[in-house]
Formats: sequence, C-alpha cells, structure tokens
Amino acid sequence: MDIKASSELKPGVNLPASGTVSTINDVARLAGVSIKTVSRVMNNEPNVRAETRVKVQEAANLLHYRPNLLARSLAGARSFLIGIFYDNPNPSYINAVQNGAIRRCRESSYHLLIEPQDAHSPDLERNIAGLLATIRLDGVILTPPLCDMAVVLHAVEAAGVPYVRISPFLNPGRSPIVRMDEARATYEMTQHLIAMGHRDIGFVLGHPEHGGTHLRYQGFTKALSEAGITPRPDWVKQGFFSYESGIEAGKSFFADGKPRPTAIFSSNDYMAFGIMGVAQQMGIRIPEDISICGFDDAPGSILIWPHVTTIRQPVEDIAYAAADILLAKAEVEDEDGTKRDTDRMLPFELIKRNSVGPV
Amino acid sequence: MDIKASSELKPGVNLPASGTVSTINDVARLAGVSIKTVSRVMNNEPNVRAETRVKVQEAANLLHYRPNLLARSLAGARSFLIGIFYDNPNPSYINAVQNGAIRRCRESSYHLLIEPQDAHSPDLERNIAGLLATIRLDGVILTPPLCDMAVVLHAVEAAGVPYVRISPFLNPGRSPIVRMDEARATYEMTQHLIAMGHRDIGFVLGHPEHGGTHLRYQGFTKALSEAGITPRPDWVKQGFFSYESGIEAGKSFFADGKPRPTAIFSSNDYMAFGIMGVAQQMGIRIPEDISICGFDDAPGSILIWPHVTTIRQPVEDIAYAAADILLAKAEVEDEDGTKRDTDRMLPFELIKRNSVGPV
DNA sequence: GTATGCCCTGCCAGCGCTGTCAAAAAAGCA
DNA sequence: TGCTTTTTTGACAGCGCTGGCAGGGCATAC
Repeated sequence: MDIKASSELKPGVNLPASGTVSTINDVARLAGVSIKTVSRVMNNEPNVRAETRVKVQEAANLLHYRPNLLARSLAGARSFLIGIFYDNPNPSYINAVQNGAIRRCRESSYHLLIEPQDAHSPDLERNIAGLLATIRLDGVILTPPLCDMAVVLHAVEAAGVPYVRISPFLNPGRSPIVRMDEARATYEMTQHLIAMGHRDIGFVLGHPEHGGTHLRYQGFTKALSEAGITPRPDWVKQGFFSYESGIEAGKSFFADGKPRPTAIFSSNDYMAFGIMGVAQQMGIRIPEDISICGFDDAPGSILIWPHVTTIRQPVEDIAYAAADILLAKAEVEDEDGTKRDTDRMLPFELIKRNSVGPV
Repeated sequence: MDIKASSELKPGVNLPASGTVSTINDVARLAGVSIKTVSRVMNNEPNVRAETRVKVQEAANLLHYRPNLLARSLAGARSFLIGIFYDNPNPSYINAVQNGAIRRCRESSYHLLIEPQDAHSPDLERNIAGLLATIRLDGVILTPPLCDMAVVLHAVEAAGVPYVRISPFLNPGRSPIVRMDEARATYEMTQHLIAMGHRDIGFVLGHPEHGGTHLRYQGFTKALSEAGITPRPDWVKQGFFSYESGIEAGKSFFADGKPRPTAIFSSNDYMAFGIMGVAQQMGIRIPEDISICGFDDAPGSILIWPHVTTIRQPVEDIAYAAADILLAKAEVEDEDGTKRDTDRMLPFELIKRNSVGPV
C-alpha cells in the first residue's frame, strides 16, 4: 500500500478494513515509534518532538485510531466518566441538567452516566456506594433533593469521589456548589408586581422540605417590607410545588365573599397553572382581575393562556458549570480563582409575559 | 480480627477500612481460593462446589467487594454499558425513554450512557463511529429521528454494535424494533369521535418528515371511510408538531364565516394546545362548541383547561423493551420466540378527558 | 486393577493502555 | 572538543479482571 503522507511512515503495514478497531499498537507500528510515544501524543503530553508528533498523528488518522476508554481508565488514574445522581420528577429540569453537563463533558471527551435514584429507598446509601465501587467515576453531580441528603453526601465522600452540588440548601461549604440567587429572583419579581401598582399580593409557598421554598419566600417578604407593605398572613398559602396544590391554593384564594389580592406570586409555575385553571373556571380574568406569576419557566408556561410571567433558571448553564468544576480540577488554579470555583452563582432572568398586568 | 463466618475463611487477612475498594485478589485470599474461582462465583458460572461458592460469597460480603466494571470490560467480551442516541427536543419523551432503559439495565447491572446527537450535524456519522470505537458498548438504542437516518444505521452497523430502534419509519426488518401501533391509535380515537356524534372532523397533520405523521393520518382516514364519512380536504391542515403550527391551524379553522368542523383531531398535543389557545381567545368554547383531541399525552395536557383527550404512548415500556432485547441477547431463544423479539408492538391507551364532548 | 470421563480448581496469558524509570539523543556550556 | 544538562524515547510492569486450558480428584466402567 502506498502511503503518501509527508513523513516517513513505516511501509508494509496493513491499513484497517472499514469497521475494524485499531489499537495503539497498530499506530505505533505504522508510525515506527513505541506505544508509549503514541500514548504521549494522544494525551497531549509535552516532551515529544514536533516531527514525531506529526508522524504519530498521521498514523492515527490513517488508522482511524480512537483510544480505548476502558483500557485508559484501567491503566490510568481517570475514568473519563462523570455521573449525575438525581431524583426529580421534572423531566424538563433533568433534561436541561443533562444537556448542560454533557455539553461540558464533550469539551474534554468525557462521558456522562445518568443515575436516577430513589431518594426514599432505604438502600440509597448502599446503592450509591456500590455504584461508586463498581465504576470509578471522576466526579459526581448531585441535584436536589439528593444534594441535601446526609446519606448521599456520606456515600460519595466515603468513596472519595469529587462532587459538586446544584442548588443545595444545607451544608454550604461542604462541597463546591452551583446555584442561582433564588431570593433575589423573587425579590425582583415582587418589585415588578409592586411597580405595576400591586400592593395586595398573595403568595403560595413551595414544598416545605425543599430548600428553594424558604429562599423564595425570603425575597418576597423583603421586597414587600422595603415597599412598606405588610403581608397578610391569610394570603400566604402552603403549597407543595404540584399542580394540585396550586388548585387548592386557588380555591382558597377565590372562595366567595372573601377579599382577594390583586396579584398572586406562586413559588413555581405548576402551582401557578393550577391557580390559573381555578380562576378561569370561576370567570376571574387574568390579568384584568388578578395578576399571577410563577417561577421556573416550565415548558407549560407558554402553552397556557395567558402566558405566564415567571423566572427562568439557567439550569443548563448551572449544570455546565457543575461539570466544569469537576473537569477543571486538574487544571491550575489562578491566583484568586480558587474561591470562585467553590460557589458559583449564575444569573436568573425575569420573563414578563401576559399573566401579570397593572392594577 | 475474629471472623465468625460459618465457613473457614483464611484468618489474618485485614478487613477493609471504610471507603477502601477491595479487589478480586483480596477476596480470593480471604476465601482461600484462586482469583479465577472468585470470578466464577461473581459471574454465577457453573462448576463451583456449593461449599466453595458460599465461602467466596461470605468473603466478598465481608470485604464489600464489587467487581470493577472497567476491568471486567477490558478483559471480557462485555462492557456492561449500553448507549442511547437521540436528537429529540421533547424532554418528557427523552426522560421516559431513559427511565425505561435504565429500569431494564439495573436488572442486569448494566449502566446507561446517554448520547444526544445533532441530527443535522455533518459530523454525525463520524461522531457516532468515534464514540463506538472509544467505548465498546454492548448495545445501542436509537430513537426517532436518528433511527431513520441512513448514516446513523451505517455507523452503528459498521461498528458491529447490536442496536434496537424505537418507532422507526424506514427500513423495517433491518434491526429489532419496538413501537406502538400509531395507526390503530388514531383509528380508535377517530371512532371515539364518531361515537360521540361527530361527522365533521378536521385533522392537523404532523411534520411531513416524521414517520408517525403518515401512520396517524392513515388511521384517521380509515375510521372515517369505514363510517361512510368523506373527509373534506380543506379540513386537513398541515402542521409541524409545534405549538406555533397549532396556532396557525387553529386560525385557519376558525376564520370568520367559514363553516367549521365539530371536532378537530390534532396529530400531537402541542398543536392541540395551540388550537385550543386560539379557540379560547375567539370565545369558542371547548368542548361545547368544538371538540379537540391530541396525541402523546404531553405533560401539558392536564395543565391546560379543559384537559386534553389524547393517546398515551407507553414510552417508558417501549424503552424498557428495547433495552430488554439488547440485554437478553445472550439468553437462549425459546422455540418460537425469536420472531417476537425482532418487532415488539406495545399497546397504547386512549385517555378520555374534557376536551372532547358530544355534538 | 486400570481406563474413561466428569467435575472442580488454579495457572497463565493478556485485554489496551498508562506510570515509572532508565537509556538514548539532543542541546547547552566551558 | 568533551562534558553536563535537558529533552526525547522506549522497556517494562502492571491496572483488575476473564478466557483458555491443564491438572487433580473422584466416580463410574471395563
């Protein structure tokens, strides 16, 4: 076979049939160097002569060589795999997290293993420990609610696997964290309502065991008190982030004869959908009779009419940042950059649509 | 350390500190057998004396031994990894597919690698080929639209990796397939509309390049003609599966002065949402003035009011079945079961909610 | 008694690659 | 030029496990 490459590759070596997997050995032989040198080139290690590097790369291209991930993992210190653990019923959230993490993984030729877990399983800790013993992951991303569970943190720490938590509520400082300023988001949204002339504002709380719930309420009350408005306790309803609990809250707000607020801030979009459904059936117009806003920018918020004014979390970017922290571990830390990496806060976006109007 | 186990384990072997990973070697030493015997026990291979088996299992438990997946993969023929390729913007669909596949994977201690791909990338084939060369997957699941792309099939076949396609449109018989009877689903839904007294029924087509589009329309026309109804061509609108195209279709149906159908069958839920939004804004009541049904049972279909009558695809079960075909490969084929595995058809569910009513 | 076969077990090689270390080549220096 | 230092390269030993095989023990058959 005639090889036209510029450098002098070893002749007489068979080129691969289509679909054949070539090994580092094949490349070494073609390039006329040792396996180790090929390894160096493939890993971008220094101390390889430029000329040699080119020769090896040509051979690798010719053979369509791709290093075997398994073998690399076994021999080396890295597995080129990171995992993401979650127990979250919200597909669009999970999807965004996965996409963000994968985007970062691809930049470093890493792969993502998804590991949904049952947060209520008594075997949770054992499952995670077993998994981490079976596959030596280079890092793990933890999302709510797992990121706030002691057994989960313990299992991951015991395995000695680096991890990053997304939007955790408990144990700040225990690990690197990526999140969004939820309190500030509700604060600004509340200011927006006030700017539209609303002073009678109701609030629907999220699930009490979920960290975001408290932060979101904090921002709400802060904006209120800064505007000199005293919140009415009977206009703060307990919800659980579900559509159904939104319906309950809506019924409670719109019960006959009771005075009702001119705006309702729902701690997430699903509950807002529920409230809006109740309003619609009772002939209460949105936003003419009442303004309603949500949180999360769930996919449904532009499906429903009117479209819902809400807060968009940059979920994908958050996950990207989480993966970035994990994968950048080996890189040099710049003088003042160390701190930044342990707690990244990403910006939110207030999305004004049609469900909020002036008083 | 005092070992109380019933069988005579070798004394004097250090038990592991918490968080330590023990290897097959440790187990072999503790149990007083060779590495190979431990391997046999861990893989449930025959020809191990019951007594020996127990001894090994005790040692493994004591040491919290978990076989190293990477090493197993490298030495053996299997990687214990399957992959799923997709390019689908619908998070709830992807989530369901992932969950179904993972459920089956866990039954065989397999893991799932997710690989979103850009169907329009010119590098698609190269990306897939490279990926499959890097990680030797034991199987691959392909979802629409990738499962109908020649370059994708070619890349997977060239790598010699077994694959299963979910709901493909093209090339039946080229690989095992799992799907749902979409034509039958629209057929039955149409019959349902007819049973409610509707004879003037509009239809919104899906994206012309998507396989399901044609099948769904087939079922619709079949039911119509069986009922002696001639469909009006001007009541069949082209849509593209998007919310926006639903809005367009709705505007077209509800244009002033034109006669309109008493029911509209939308090829998916998102378009139905769009149609319903238009109706709502024009004061057309659902289902009193017009009935509307969709397809897919998208999460939004119970968020919107009225809730949408639709078809539920057992997406998770379909993915479970796809993974099952891949993982069951090594198992014996029963006398007549071979054929069954190459094309599994799962049942759909017609979900009657409030968006469809009698004429 | 010896031969035949089966069951159980262990030895050895090696999967494809990286880490370590030493040797060889090149470069720097007096 | 001859020496030291640095850069570049390769030999070798595994990573933890499985596949192939051979060997030992034991039961059955002749």
